[in-house]
Amino acid sequence: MEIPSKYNPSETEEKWYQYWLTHGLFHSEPDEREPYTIVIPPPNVTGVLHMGHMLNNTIQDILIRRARMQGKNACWVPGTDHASIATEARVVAKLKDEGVDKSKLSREEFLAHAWEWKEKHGGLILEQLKKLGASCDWDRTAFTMDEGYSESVIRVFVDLYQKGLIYRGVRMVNWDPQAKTAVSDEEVIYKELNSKLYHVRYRVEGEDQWITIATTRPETILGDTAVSVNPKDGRFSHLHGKKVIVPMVDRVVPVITDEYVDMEFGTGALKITPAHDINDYEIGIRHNLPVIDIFNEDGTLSDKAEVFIGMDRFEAREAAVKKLTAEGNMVKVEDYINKVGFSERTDAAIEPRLSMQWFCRMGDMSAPALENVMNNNIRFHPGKFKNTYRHWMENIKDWCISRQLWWGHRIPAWYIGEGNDFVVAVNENEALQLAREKTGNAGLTAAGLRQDEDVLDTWFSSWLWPIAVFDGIRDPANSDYRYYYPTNDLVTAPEILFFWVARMIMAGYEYPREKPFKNVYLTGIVRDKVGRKMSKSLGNSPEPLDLIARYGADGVRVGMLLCSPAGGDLLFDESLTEQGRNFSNKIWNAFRLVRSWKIDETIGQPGHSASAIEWFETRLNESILRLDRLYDHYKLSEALMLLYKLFWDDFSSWYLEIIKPGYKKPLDKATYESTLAFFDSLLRLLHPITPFITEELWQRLDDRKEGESIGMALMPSAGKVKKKLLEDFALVMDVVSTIRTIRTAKNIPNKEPLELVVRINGANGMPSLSEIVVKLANLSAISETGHKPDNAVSFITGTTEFYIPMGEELDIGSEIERVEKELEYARGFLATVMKKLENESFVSNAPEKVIQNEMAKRADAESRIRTLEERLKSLR
RNA sequence: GGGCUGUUAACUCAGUUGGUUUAGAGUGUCACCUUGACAGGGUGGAAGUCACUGGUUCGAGUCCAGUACAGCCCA
Repeated sequence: MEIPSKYNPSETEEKWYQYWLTHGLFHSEPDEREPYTIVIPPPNVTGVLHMGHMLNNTIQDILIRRARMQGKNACWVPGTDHASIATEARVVAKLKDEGVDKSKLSREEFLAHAWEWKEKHGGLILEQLKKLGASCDWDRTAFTMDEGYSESVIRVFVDLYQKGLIYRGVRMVNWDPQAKTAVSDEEVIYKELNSKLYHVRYRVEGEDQWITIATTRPETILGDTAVSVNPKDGRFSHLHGKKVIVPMVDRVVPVITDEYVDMEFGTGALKITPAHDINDYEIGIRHNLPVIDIFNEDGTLSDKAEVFIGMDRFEAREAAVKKLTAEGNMVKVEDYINKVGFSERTDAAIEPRLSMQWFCRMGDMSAPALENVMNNNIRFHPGKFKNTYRHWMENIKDWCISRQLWWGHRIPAWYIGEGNDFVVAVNENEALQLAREKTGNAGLTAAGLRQDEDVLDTWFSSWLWPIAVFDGIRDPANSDYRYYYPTNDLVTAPEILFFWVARMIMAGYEYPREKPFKNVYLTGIVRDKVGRKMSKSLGNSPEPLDLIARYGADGVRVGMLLCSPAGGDLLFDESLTEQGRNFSNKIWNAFRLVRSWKIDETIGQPGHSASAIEWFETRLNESILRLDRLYDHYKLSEALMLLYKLFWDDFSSWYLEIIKPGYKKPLDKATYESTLAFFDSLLRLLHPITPFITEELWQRLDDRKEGESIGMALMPSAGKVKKKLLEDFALVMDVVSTIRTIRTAKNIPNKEPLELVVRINGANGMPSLSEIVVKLANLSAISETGHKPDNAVSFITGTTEFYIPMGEELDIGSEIERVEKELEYARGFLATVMKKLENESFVSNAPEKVIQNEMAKRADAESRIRTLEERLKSLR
């Protein structure tokens, strides 16, 4: 059967993925083998595959496939995250398009819509991962709002509450007025904005003097309850103890003194709005100031503001500026650059807002989580992230875990009657029991309880991911959990080191009292060629599925890996995927070549083939050892490069070229069989990185039984490495390359055979692999001589001198030039060696080994120089 | 403002506890080749003040300090 000269990935990928699924090759059940587990960082149900997922999941798939081929019981658990804010926003928007307002729906009705949306779109991203070749155990697909998972989340909440680690409190939170919910500190993105600094004067009560403050938010003047100055600031000492009148609302507020006030900033006088600024809030507490919250939850002004009621906060700012100006209280407006927080989810400007929220205490939980990372019980790759992690863990603040949303895990707290008294329980029945006990009212019914309206932060469920996917919260004794936990590797982005990784570690030490994973591999951010983060909104990201269609999943996987040092950002360019595709094509064509040979069992094995087999075997062994080390250190792009060169250079350019029979000539059987065995090993080594083409060729390499797969074959293990053989072969490569260079320089076609003369010089002689040189350099003969032949081009490899007789054609002038150039280099090199050896302190201080080495370098260089000098003399 | 990284060829990166040939790879680039696996190919070149300035050392891309620039995290 004719094999096409170009590899067509789309034809094979679909076929093999189906084959793998049909035969259940990715499914894992506990058994006696060593487990190897990865839990996927669950993508949002709202998500579609982007380049970050491609990278992240390629890496996970490489790790899991390799583990499977090492005979481990590999289990990669896939799943998705319910993503409260993002999903709710998506569903609200969809309903709005359909003319339905969320506020007109009951909680139950809204959730029905949300679930419908989730069922329809939520699995999309997992389907896309299959195109990439991801070998997840799909039977174990999890979702953070599955019934059992939800129950785990609720139980953890109740447990932490009972331990006193969850509490309710009024706090200044980051309020997202668009999503109408609090978001955590980590979900706020600070951006630099060109804004204005307004200088506004407040009249001192009962006097004809004024104090001027500076603010970027004049609308918040409506909520002012004091003006503060630094007690050391002499400019204002005459105002201490006086009262001033807040413009626009004519509220009388005190002038207070507080060290917090920066005398250098603005006018040195600070307006205090405890409800709308975290620092003001703290000053307010110190000075017992009233709190006036002038905003509604959607960012419009409330009746507390007295003016501009119902107006949006940004319109109110303009209105305030106008009014202040009209009333003559606007002293000055300057341009000012400040940083403003925006919601990561909705991009709305964050409004600091006081509200009643649920918090999780972090202090005690962070201690073991920090310790076990610092002592490498959990390893970060690359290790530099330990510093960042430590810095965060040492300055950790309590975690605001409530969100004013419906989509998510509803907080299991029930308020009794109309008051603020509450009980926390895993369900309504238990809550009722508790409430009866608490109130002493045995007649209390469920109707007398109201469950908290809010849901939990999404991370409060995903921090349980490695535990809850194995049902380890509800049933810690179950066999899956005991077998698969702790997991081995977590592959994720540094962006969510705190959101997610740190919290999973805390949950691990709080519940099973054991780390959730042994290694954390942090990938870089995928950026475009000019360094911008790739995003759909910027439009600088290629469509992943489109890339797969054009370059093949294997090509894309190679492309991703080529530019991904661990932890470093990667500058992705489509040319890398092209390189990946070319690599697939190279493998494909090497296979075509091997398959094209006719085998003749009657012919013997040529010496050069026998030598090549011996060499490649040892080269393969050496590569396997190096590969293991690279994988152990999570240097995946280097592992790829090693395999790339092993296949392309060593196997294709050297090995296959040596054993290749002449045109239309057959190959001997022994060489053929060794070659097939090498091919098989190479395919297995490559399989974790390029699963599809390796399966395709492995299946073609031999008759395989139905259900057999390269993915279940064992990785080749390293045999003995013959170092001397590798050295000898390196010399052969050098000789062959030099002869090729000479051919190019002298314009001698490859077809024209040359003669090679080796100068016998003591122990030096042609290495044992001369037959290979004859074949690759197309020599008519190799002969040995004790003297220099005439009319010959010469070169030195190692310390051996070689000649190629040129007959009449030798161009003496260019030959002299060439030798002189080499001589110059050799002398320069000798000089650097001598500089060391002539340095007395070097000789007396350096270790013996280093000195020996320098001496050997000197001897080599001197011998080369002598040879070159002689050569030059004979040419002249 | 605080903290953490990084700066090696045109580009993307390696460079193990300081010493293995006056620094390596892949890509790109240049020249030549190419009916015989693969032009998505082959062969061979060129290309670097290891950001800068000092210091430690017999010896520094590697260790230390400072400077510049870039990036990330936190406020």
